[in-house]
Amino acid sequence: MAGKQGMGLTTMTTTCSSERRCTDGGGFPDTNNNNNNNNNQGEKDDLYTELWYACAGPHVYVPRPGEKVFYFPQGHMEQVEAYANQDGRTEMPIYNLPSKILCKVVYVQLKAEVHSDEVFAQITLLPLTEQDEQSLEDETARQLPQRTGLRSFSKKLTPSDTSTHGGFSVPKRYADEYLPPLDMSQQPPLQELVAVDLHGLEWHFRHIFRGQPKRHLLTSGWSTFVTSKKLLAGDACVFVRGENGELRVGIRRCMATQNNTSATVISGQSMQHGILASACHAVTTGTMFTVYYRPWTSPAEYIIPFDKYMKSAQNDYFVGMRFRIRFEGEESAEKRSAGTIVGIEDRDCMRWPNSEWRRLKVQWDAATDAALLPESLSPWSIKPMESTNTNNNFVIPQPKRARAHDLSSTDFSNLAGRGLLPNSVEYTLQRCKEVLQGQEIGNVHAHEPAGAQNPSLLPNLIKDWNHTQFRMKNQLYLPMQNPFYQCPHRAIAFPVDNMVTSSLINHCHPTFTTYSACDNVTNSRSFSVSNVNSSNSGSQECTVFEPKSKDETPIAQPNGCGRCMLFGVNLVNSSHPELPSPQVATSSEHLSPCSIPPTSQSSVSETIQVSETSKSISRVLSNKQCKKCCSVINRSCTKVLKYGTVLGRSVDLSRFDGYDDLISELDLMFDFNGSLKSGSNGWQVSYIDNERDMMLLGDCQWEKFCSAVQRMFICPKEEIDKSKPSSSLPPSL
Amino acid sequence: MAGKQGMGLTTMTTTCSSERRCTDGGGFPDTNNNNNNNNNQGEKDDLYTELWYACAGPHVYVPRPGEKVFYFPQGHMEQVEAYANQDGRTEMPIYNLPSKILCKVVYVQLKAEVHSDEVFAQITLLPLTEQDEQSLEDETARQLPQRTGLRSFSKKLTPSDTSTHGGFSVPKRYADEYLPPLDMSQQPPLQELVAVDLHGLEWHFRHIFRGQPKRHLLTSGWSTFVTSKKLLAGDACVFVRGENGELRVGIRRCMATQNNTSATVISGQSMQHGILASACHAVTTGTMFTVYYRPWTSPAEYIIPFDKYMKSAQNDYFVGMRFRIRFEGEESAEKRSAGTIVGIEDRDCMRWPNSEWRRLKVQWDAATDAALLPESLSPWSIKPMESTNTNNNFVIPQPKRARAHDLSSTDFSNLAGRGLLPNSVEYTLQRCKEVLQGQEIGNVHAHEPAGAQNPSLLPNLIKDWNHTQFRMKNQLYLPMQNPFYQCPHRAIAFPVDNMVTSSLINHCHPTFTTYSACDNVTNSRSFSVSNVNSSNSGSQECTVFEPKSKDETPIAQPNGCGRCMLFGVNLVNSSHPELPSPQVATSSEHLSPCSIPPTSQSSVSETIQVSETSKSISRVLSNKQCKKCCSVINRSCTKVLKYGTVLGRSVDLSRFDGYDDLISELDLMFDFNGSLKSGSNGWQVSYIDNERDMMLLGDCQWEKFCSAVQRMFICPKEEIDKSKPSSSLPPSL
DNA sequence: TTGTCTCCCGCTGGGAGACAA
DNA sequence: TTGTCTCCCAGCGGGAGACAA
Repeated sequence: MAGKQGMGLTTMTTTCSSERRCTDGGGFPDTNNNNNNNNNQGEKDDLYTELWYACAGPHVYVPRPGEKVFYFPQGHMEQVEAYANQDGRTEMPIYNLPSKILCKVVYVQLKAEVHSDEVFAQITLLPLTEQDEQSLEDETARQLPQRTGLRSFSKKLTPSDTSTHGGFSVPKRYADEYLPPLDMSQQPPLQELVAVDLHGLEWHFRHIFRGQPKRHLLTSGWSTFVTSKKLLAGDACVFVRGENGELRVGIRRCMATQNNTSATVISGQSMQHGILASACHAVTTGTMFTVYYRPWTSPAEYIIPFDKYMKSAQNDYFVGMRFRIRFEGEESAEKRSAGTIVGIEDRDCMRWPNSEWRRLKVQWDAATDAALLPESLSPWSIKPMESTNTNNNFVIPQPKRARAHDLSSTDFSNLAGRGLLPNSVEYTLQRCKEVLQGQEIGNVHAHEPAGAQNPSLLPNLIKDWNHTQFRMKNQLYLPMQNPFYQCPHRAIAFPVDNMVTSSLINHCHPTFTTYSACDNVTNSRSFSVSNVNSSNSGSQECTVFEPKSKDETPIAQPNGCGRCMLFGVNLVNSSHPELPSPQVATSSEHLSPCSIPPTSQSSVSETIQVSETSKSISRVLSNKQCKKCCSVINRSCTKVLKYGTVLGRSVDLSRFDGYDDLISELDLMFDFNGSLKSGSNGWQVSYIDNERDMMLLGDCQWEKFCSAVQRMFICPKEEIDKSKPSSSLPPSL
Repeated sequence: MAGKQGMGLTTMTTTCSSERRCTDGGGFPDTNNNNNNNNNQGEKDDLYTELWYACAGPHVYVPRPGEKVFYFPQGHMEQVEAYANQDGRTEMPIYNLPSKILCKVVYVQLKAEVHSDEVFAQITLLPLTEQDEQSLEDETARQLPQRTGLRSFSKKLTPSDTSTHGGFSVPKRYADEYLPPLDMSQQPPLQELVAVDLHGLEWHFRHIFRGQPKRHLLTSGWSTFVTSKKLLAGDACVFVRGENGELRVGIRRCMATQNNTSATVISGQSMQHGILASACHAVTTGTMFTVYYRPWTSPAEYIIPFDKYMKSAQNDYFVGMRFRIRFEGEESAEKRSAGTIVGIEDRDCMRWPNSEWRRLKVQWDAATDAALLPESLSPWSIKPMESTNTNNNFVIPQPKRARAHDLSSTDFSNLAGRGLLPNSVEYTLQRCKEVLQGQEIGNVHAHEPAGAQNPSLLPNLIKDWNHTQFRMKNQLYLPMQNPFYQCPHRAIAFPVDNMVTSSLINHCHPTFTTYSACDNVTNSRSFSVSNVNSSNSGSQECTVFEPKSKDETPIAQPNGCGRCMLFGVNLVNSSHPELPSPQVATSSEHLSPCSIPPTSQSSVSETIQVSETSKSISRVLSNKQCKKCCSVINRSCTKVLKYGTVLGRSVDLSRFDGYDDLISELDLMFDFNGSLKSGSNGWQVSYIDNERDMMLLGDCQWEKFCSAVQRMFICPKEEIDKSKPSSSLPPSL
């Protein structure tokens, strides 16, 4: 039943797929198929998964547990809107949630609606924190289980199949191949088939081979099935057969079931609140949240694999660009529709500034049935046409860049289909490594990235962001940012709490080092945040926001639409958004655990300057965010609590020069008479940082501490040791 | 339809109700009954409303637009839980939402589920601000429209009625009275009936009078109806006939439809988030929010008319108290179940401290089917039994108090049924006035309220709140607060934002003037908060919380479960919770638009002063509330409690220039004679901030302090040090 | 090979009065 | 007065081969 399928265009035909994508159904044990009707509890085995995907339709991708994905709350909202009660629309608050949230997929359950059989996936996501990063890489890169021996066929039901007179005509080749063989000695040959659906319900069919000429028919039991499932001509029936002959049956509807099937429980507005608040809560507390995912519901693929996103981000998307899109129903036929990008703009610049979600306005070719197709698409849901792909960089083609880009982008875009099949993941991984090698040669040895080699390409509008904004809107070619920039810039731009910011940023840093080393001063500003971690100077405490020098101009970033952002790229900070090599490095890095060593000494100082910029931005932001919702913390006034004392104090960290200064003051404040300062009394100062970890004061750099500290505690050493470790991940509030 | 009905016990019988409660269906125009199937759009006329209520069942009360109600988010959550997807339960955040929110009903739409016909009400609520107060009173008190000529009957379907053989047997008296008359000249007499359901669908029935002996039957069309509505024996069918002969048909199910009918759209946790965030958003921004209300769903009457709540609050609820409850299905039979209160405790002391929602643990009498009855109830959903009602005051019966209490409480409790029928409202109004008169005589002339006459009754445990807490938990008689106290006291106890607080408070003060003028000093201690307006001293900064005497014992109030609260009464602050006269005054004031003239000259000025004060409060609030979204709003009226003094004060921080200014004022307020200002006496001012931490005053910036402070304490340094440290680790963010 | 049609006929269930509670 | 039962029989629809695309 696959709600609205694909992009609205449904051309389901009789199909057969012996090989299917492999996705963990959520870790349910392989239980017996008892005839229970308990809404998807239990019995989720391989066959179940097979059937689920068969019902979901081709090209449906559901992320696997352990996978790293981007969650787009905006898309989630759009999907839910279709189901939500259209009660009086009121203004939604702005939740200060980023338009995309990097998450780890914790749990996936493939389910089906009890009353409509519509399949959906219950996905539990955990917003990513830095700690999870490493382990996550492993999980993502793990080999996918191979699945063999599963067979399925689906047939689009004819009017005769669904009429009250007679049964279901089984195409001969499917009967021969996928149904248990009949005893042909019988006259006529017949048998009873028992097939189990997604709810575990058993359906009995009489399978008979009769008529003149002979044909395979399902007779008794079939009409019951049709009636119960409310099947109409045009719907598809799916049979899956396991190794042991076990049979499963499912359906896939031609038309979406009317969605107002759902009981009216909470208002549409409350649903929207619920989605945003859930995500917000999860992000700020580092806890999991659950979504119900129907990726085939028109343009609602709001959970995008990290890799797929990154690959899509390697392409430039510009007005006038030609693209193709694959539709539901294409299997071998490979039907495609093509169109042109006619605009690039925020769908909701108030709530989701710079969101890439359906940012591309498109015009479909005359041949396509434009009425059924969405008018706007997300970058990752289209495939740039080959013809434009080699030429999609900037106005002036640059041979060297073009070459590099071909390596990094073109090849990958071919892989970035809707279904991220295991094979393609493997292939991608391999390709990434290859390309990475090439890049290292091409760039590291040149000691200069592409942007630096072509200073003329740097948009001179960088200096005035207001101006930039205006100019960019009128430009013909709007380059898509590459992942190298996009992630950190976006992170900075988010007026969200620090945890999110840092976690988002952290995903990008490991490999930036290599390339930032080549940046000159002009570039160092552009790459401000991305280059954060290129401070490889040996000071290892350095983290995302760590500043080291103070001579860089801080950039105040206005909030909302006024920001000079494009595709998540801060146009102010980023000079030249296309830089071929780091793109590859970035995505490959996330697929492979190997890290790239820094190459040049000179780059260090530049990087540091940039870090300072980003730090100041983040500080400004954190000041602002405390006035807003959901995670209010005021940084300039930091609380200090003393063990055994109910009364807390507050300090303004900006007034202190460093740790010593602070501790002296605390000593005074809490009447330690110098014993805290000297450490003679066994008391120590610890603090909770923005990731909820309790840390000992004094380890990392002062500035970093200032930006991360949430509150401080003065406590005897032994008391701290006694207490339970401050919950690793996730600290459930 | 009518999900779980009543308290789970369903004894629907053949009933007839010619007079029905009158409720505005939401202002829909009376349109024609075109046969449209558009989910409750249009055609909501009187007949529709009539039918809706008939389907909802007896005793279902849905508030009217303009009405003042308390919304209990906790109850809303419980109701939704029944519908929510039971996906992985995770910790819900604490939203800092009060357990009850005073709202104005803006809009009511009576609807029915498309697929199940379950009726529900879509109610749009507007959290109340002070400005709305006055106009609201008028709306509430407006006369309800009389409705005549509407007729309905319902019949519980027999197995024969729902069997495939034969039709529906119409009881003779109903056929004679409610169906169009048959032409008896025909052989047999028959006609076609057309009845429209809540969705606007037409149902055709052949009405025939035949058989031996003759009877009225619905034949053709009936089985279609039964099949379509999935009716079972035991369900009820409802027919409503309008003046013009127009016929409506509806159903009311015996058993609740399985609730998992609803499509899986968002997770249960997101729903909970949605509810809380919606309410929170509405409260903080002063905007409306919408709920779907099913008051018959077991104990989910989470929208309680203000008057009903207030009446219920007039009763004392104590362990051991006997009560009755009315059930769904009782009409003339007046079946009741009785039980005993066996405990009084918070259902969720973390999230909803001091919430009255289902606070009463009950034990049902042996005769009742306890398995179907809830184990805990809200105070307003029970009726104290008469026998205990006259004796429900305190441990030691006091003749005079008892008499007064009978006047104020007993009579009203009789009126506080589940359905707040117009008639009873009128009656209540009248009674209020009568009682009020009596009270004025009884108290004003005595110049001493009951409490003053029995100083021994003042709990001596006031002095130590820790001790108090312990004592109260073990007390047999736990008096329920009366509305006179309840409102402001509750407000004090809530760690909620001020808007709610002030709106709650404001309901109480207008008439207090009259009586507070008569209080002597002893009483002013007991009535500290209630007596706000009796501050005749002339110092006009006084607000709602203005104290009068300063010789009282202190109270430090810890937050959360540890607070010394009972039924929303701060047991520390309120000494003696029963005071007959003001109760009456309070509720009567809210029922009648006429105000009670002040009895003394001094009270007039007091009243004026107060309203000015409250005006300024609300103005400040509306300015500030936009700064935050989810929770805490700056306090413009911040409480100050002094150790050793039961009587709190309040200050408007916006009037002060800074810490010095504030401390000077506090010094004055609490008669420190400069010693607080100078710090010479070892007392210091601390405060609870919006993170529930107790902090020393003066550390952080004044503005920051103003925006974070929840309440202040003046306390000797050593006392503070003695107390338990506040939040340990991990800190709740 | 398979979609549709028509024919056959069993059984469901609508509709009637009988009968009894 | 009305709930249940049984009887009657119309017609729905399951199941078959015929026929044609």
